[in-house]
Amino acid sequence: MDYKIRLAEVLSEILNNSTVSIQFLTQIIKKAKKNIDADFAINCFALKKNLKQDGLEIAKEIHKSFSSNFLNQNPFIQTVLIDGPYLNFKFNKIIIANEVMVQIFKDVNSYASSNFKKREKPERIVIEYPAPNTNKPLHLGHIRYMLLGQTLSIFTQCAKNEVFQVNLLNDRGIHICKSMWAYVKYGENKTPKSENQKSDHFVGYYYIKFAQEESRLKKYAQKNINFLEYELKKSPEYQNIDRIQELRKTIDRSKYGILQKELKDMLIAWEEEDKKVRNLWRKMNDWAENGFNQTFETFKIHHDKTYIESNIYKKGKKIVENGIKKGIFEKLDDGAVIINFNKKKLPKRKVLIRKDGTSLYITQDLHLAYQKMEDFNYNKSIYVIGNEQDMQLRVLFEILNKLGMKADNIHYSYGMINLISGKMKSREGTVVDADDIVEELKLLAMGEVKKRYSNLSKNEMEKRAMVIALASLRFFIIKYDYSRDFVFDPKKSLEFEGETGPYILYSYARICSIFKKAMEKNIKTPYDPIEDNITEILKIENLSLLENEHEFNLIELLYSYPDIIVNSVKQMKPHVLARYLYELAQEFTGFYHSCPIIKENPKLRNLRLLLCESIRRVLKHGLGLLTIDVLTEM
RNA sequence: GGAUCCAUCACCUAGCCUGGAUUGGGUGCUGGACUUCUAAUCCAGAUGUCGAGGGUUCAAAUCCCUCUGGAUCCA
Repeated sequence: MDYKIRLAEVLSEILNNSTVSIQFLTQIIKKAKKNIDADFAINCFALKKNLKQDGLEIAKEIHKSFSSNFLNQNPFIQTVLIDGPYLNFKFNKIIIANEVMVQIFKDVNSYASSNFKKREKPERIVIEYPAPNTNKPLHLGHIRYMLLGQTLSIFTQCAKNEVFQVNLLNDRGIHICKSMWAYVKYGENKTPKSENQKSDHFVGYYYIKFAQEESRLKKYAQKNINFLEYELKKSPEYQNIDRIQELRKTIDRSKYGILQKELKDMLIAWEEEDKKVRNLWRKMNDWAENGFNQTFETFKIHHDKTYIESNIYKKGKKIVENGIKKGIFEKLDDGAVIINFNKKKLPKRKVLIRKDGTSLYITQDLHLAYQKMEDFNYNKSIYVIGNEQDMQLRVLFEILNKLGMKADNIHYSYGMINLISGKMKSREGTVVDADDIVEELKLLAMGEVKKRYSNLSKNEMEKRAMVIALASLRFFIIKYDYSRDFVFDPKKSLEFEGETGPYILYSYARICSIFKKAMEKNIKTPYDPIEDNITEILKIENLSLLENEHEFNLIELLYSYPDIIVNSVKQMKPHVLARYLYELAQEFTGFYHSCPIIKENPKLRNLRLLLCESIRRVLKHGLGLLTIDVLTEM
């Protein structure tokens, strides 16, 4: 089925040279450029070193070997053309069309994963995402985070590995106290219900409230803060200690200082398990979590397990003690525990336990890694985390490595989403809220649906609008390389035209529409479900009716699907699949415009219907991997 | 002070790992196509010394070095 390999075999036979392996040939056989009328090509200069001959000469010789006799023996090769050092191979689309479509009709699923090499034991892979803080609702950054994590999970399954999706709720710490503080001050016992607000948004409201209050009070203390910073920046011998203390006291006495003190006290009360504080904390965290779960539901995200920071944040100490015993970590005289590195790309040292005995994030992360191991016995762990944390994870992985953990750790380091105004900051209100953007897109989609189908029930309209909105958002996020930062411009990003999810859905709906029209005209849809019909249609003499450029391109695209899947999945690059699906939809639309189907004679009509159905199945399958739903009408 | 990542048409982006033929899409712009399977569409046109300089190579957007500019992290 893999014609590239078969071509490599043929070439190897021709060359009959031990220094040129089939594997090497497969590597240098490249897809021909779009503007060249061929499927695959090799540049014979690539063989120069092995054959110790000029590239142009090699090309001529190989070309000569493709006598008509030889081509007859290998009917899948239609033509071999020479162009300087290039040999351009054109495959017989009819043979390919037959094989490809038969397989797609048999089972798209197994067709899609047909190019994976078989492994004996599936891997066990843990994927962690999106680890939100419980003091504010999810935003666009989390959406990227969620969609990448989710898609990776599906990809993992597609490659026949076992996946375990886990989440981590960051539910403690000073930042969590912020929304609590504001609720105590302004909450007046209001609840999400009483305010008719989504519960995580309700919590987020108080987080912003705090930030506003803080920045307002900070203004009054700013002068003194500036002085203090100036004084601290001086080198030690010039610092005026009395002045520093005086400034600190002044700041502490200001309203800003009092606020900071109250916040700290709250955290201490939390640590000491003060009932009042803990109750409030539990209440607000539940609100946040419930809200998250609703958003997860919208995006169809399910976790196998959710770890809670407040349950584990103290637990890393055992690991640290073990590390000290093994001599991997070092306990300093002041009580702090550190690890020293002497590797490039790593800091010189990292503190694991502060001198006051409190642990840091890294301590907790170490524990979590072992906890996951206990829970899932994984051999690979993927951390879907933004690229701003590259260093932290490098450190974490190095420590795990030194501790002797036998598993692959992968930082799936995705890029940040920024706004035109700069970074998204919840506390300044410059965020694109996850729920809001879905709502906004839905509204836009609703308008479009109404324009076309004004007599639909409201329920149906909303259903369609939601599918379109989510397709648009998902495709928009996934079509970019995950590692790149990008700027989100709401005006430009929320389009349904061009390189978008709705474009693909539209092509899909058009295929469905063709079938619908065919049924209305009592034309039997040939593929359903009698397979005998298919083989009849796919007979060579019928297939030779294919002659349009679009048809050939489509067959080629369908043929390359398993390859795309392997590339996309193995490299963990969902955008490769996303762009392929767009290309397929685009090619289909070109075909749609230039080739009529229903009014064609039955033989060609059936063939084209079959082609359409193949495209439809692949589109649906591919979109499914990206968790994008389809519509039969839009 | 130390480290990592990035730079491609007016704008966004793919290609870079694994070097190969005039870089591929999209938006926007100009013009054209709805009595024919849905115009959320299609067709045509203009726009690129792939940040700058050097090196490796028969061949560099792609690999290496330097510089400039931007993002991030650590101290």
